[in-house]
Amino acid sequence: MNRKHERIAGERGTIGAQTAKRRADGGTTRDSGASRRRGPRLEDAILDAAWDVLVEHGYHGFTYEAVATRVGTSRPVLYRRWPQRDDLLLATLTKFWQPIAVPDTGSLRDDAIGFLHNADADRAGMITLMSVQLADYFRDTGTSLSELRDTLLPPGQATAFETIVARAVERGELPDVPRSSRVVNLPLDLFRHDMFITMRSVSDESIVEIVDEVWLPLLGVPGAPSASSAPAPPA
Amino acid sequence: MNRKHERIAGERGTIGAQTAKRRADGGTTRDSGASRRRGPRLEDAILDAAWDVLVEHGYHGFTYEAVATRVGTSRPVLYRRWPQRDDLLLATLTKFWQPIAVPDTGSLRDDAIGFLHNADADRAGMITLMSVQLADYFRDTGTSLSELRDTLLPPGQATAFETIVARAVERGELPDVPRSSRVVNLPLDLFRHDMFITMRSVSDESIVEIVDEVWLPLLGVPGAPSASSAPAPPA
DNA sequence: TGCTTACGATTCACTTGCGTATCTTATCGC
DNA sequence: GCGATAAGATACGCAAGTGAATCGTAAGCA
Repeated sequence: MNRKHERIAGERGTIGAQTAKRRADGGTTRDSGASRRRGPRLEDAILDAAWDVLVEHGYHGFTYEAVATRVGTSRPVLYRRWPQRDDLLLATLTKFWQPIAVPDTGSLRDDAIGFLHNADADRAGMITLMSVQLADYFRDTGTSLSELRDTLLPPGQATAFETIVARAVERGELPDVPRSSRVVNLPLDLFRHDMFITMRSVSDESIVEIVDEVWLPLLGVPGAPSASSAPAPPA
Repeated sequence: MNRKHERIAGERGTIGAQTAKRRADGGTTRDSGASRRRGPRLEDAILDAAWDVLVEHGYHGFTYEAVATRVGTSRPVLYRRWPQRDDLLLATLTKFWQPIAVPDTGSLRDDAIGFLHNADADRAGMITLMSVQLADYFRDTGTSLSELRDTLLPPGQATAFETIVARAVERGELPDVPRSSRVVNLPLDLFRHDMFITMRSVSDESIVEIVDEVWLPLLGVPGAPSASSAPAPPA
C-alpha cells in the first residue's frame, strides 16, 4: 500500500549524508582548471547556446535553466546580464538576425526563385522559429510576428521583392507602373505560409510553382503560364 | 543552514494529525447539495472548459490543473477519461471543429469574399489557435498543422475554393480548364498567412484585396484589375 | 429502498523553473 | 605578484504542474 512512502522516507533519511558528501567533494564537480570564459567571449557563448535552445525547444523551453546548462555555466551569470527573459531573447534574436541575400541575376524570375531559395536555406530554422516556436512569446507579450519583425528590421528599407521588382523595372523587363505591396511581396508570403503549414523546408517545386504559376502571371510577364495552362488538376 | 529540512521535517510530523482533521471535516468543504454533473453532461462541461482554456492560454497553458479548475472539478476526473494530455486535446479539437460555410451567391467574387469573411468570423480564434497556440504541441509531437488538419478534415473532400471554382465553371463564369491546386486555394492561403502574421482578425480590405488583386486576375476573370492598375504603390 | 458507480475533494512525493543570495576562486589589470 | 572583478557553484524559498492514491458521498438504477 504505502510502498512509495516508505521508499521515499528512506531516501529522505540520507539527505544529511549526501550533503556531507557534497562538501567533501569540495565543489570540484566540473573540469576545474579549464579556462574560465569572461566578458564578450562568455557572452557570445551564452547567446550561441541560447539560440540553439530556442531553435530546438522553442520559447517554452527557452529557460535560464536550459541555456545555462547548455553553455556550461549557472543561471546567476545570465541574470547578471539579462534580468528579464525578454532581454535575453531579444539579444539572441538580434545577434542571429541577418538579412537574406537578394540575388541579382539580371532576370526577374531567377531573382525571385533564387531569393526564395536563399530564404529556404538561410531561414529554414529561422522562420520556423519566429512563426511557430515563439508562439508562447507572442501570446505572453500580446505582440505578433509582424511587430517583432518590425523591431528587428532596419526601418524604411525596401523589402527583397520590392528590390527585385525595382531592378526588373530598371532593366525594362517590367513596365514602370504602380503595384500593390500585396502583389509585389506575394512570393515571400506564400513561401512563409508553406513553411508555416508544413513545418518543413519548402521544396524547389513549390518555389518554382509560386513564381511561375502565381507571381509572374500576376505581374503580367509575357510567356509566363496563363491561368489556363496550369499543369496540375485541382486534385 | 538546514532550515528547509527542519521545517519540512516539522510539517511531515503533522501529517497524521492533518489526515485526522480532514476526516473529521467530513469533506463538506464546497457547496454540497448542488447538483453533481455526471456522464455526458460532465464530459461536455469539461470539453467546453478545455476549449476555453486552450483558446485563452494556448497549448502551454492547457494543463489538467487549469481545465479542472475552470470546469469546477478535480484532475482525477479528467485523468479517468483522458489519460494522456493529447487525448484531451484531440477530444476538445474534435468537438469544436466544424467546417466553414461556403456561400453560394451565384458570383465567383462574392463567393470568395463571403467565404473568407465566414472564415474570419468563425475561425478567428480557431486558426489562430491551430497555428500559434498549438506550437508546443506540434513541437512535442513532431507533427505539423497540415497533418493535424488532415486528421480533423473528412478525407477526399473538395476544399472550399475548389467548390467555389467548380460552381463558377458550371455557371459558365469560368472556362472549364485545369487549374493548379496552388492557384485555386490561394485565397485561403493568403488569408491564413495574414492571420498568422498579424495574430489578428483579417480586415475586409485585405480580403477584398486578396480576391480582387490576386485571385481573380490569376483566374483570368474579365474586368478584374490587371497587374498595372493596382492602387497602392509598393510603400 | 438499497446498491453500485463514479464524482468531488484532498493529499502526497516529485519535478522543473524562477529569482535571489551567498561563497569560492579563476582571471585580468595594475 | 596582488587586489579587484566577476565567473561559477550551490542553496534557498517559492510556485506550478504531474500522476497517483484515497475517501466520503451524491447520483442513477434495479
